Amino acid sequence: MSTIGKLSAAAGVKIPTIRYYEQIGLLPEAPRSEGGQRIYDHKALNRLRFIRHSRELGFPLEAIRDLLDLADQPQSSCAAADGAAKAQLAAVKTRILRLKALEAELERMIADCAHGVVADCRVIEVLGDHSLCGHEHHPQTGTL
Amino acid sequence: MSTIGKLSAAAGVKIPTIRYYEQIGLLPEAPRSEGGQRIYDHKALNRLRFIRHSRELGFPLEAIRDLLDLADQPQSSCAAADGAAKAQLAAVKTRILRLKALEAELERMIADCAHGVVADCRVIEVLGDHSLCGHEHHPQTGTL
DNA sequence: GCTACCCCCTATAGCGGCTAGAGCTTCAAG
DNA sequence: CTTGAAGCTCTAGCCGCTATAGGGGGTAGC
Repeated sequence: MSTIGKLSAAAGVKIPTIRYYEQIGLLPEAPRSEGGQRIYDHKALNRLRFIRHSRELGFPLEAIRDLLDLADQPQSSCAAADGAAKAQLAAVKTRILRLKALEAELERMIADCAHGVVADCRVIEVLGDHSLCGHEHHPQTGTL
Repeated sequence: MSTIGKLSAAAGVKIPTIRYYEQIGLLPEAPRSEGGQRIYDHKALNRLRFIRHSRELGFPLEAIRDLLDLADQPQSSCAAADGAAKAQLAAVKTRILRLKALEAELERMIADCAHGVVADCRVIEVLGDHSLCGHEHHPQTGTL
């Protein structure tokens, strides 16, 4: 029984984002008032909160789509939801490890900075020569 | 004295990415052979390696542009490079903290999973109700 | 010389996940 | 009945690439 603005405030999701979710089919098409404005009920709010919380946990929208499908079928096994959560956990752990390596290297670079001119700058030097950094990097892949 | 393919292999950066970097002005326009193919020298390789390493450390392209400008002026102070590295380090630390919170919550969700049907699934339940998760989230902002 | 083949070229469109803006209509309060 | 906030659609843009289509260049063997 509420407009998109109220829904936005209640769920903590911006208005254009809500319309975007509808556009890509993550939210069902909302019923409209006579004048064409979207009308939402409590179910829509729950669904949007589910999406928001999942996004905050780093799930990609496609994974959320699958989770929503699962949630819509309460009789099915929760193994798939469990699996999605485990996959997400593994992804998060990987990103933490990668970021910690970056953190260590950045700290080393900064600690070695002589605070002189660029010609002697350890930061610039290390960035230009991978062999100085002392460990392997892997190409960027993920988000978050 | 090498083609884009060799440069790509030597620097570990894909060919379309190299052309993209040239397009956005991160690499200078490469001289061309008679037939119009790009020709690269050792300086180009160094510059590309610098970019790659910086990207691996999570610097956005705009920050890399600034770092390259600095590296091109070896007489200037390295304070700016130091500052960029510190900003990047702070960003990395923030992301690590956020990801650790996510990790903890995902682990709790998964541990609580009853392995039954979706109707009783803790994973789905927690995703749908933020109040069950026991801490604050913040909206997604960063990459990596 | 000629062919076969791989490499290179440009240009355009698409990815995820939104966000911003223009220019209009609808709704609720006073 | 008027005003102004809040809604609507549509299009384009963000980052950092990646993919595809449809062509031309360069070289090694015959």
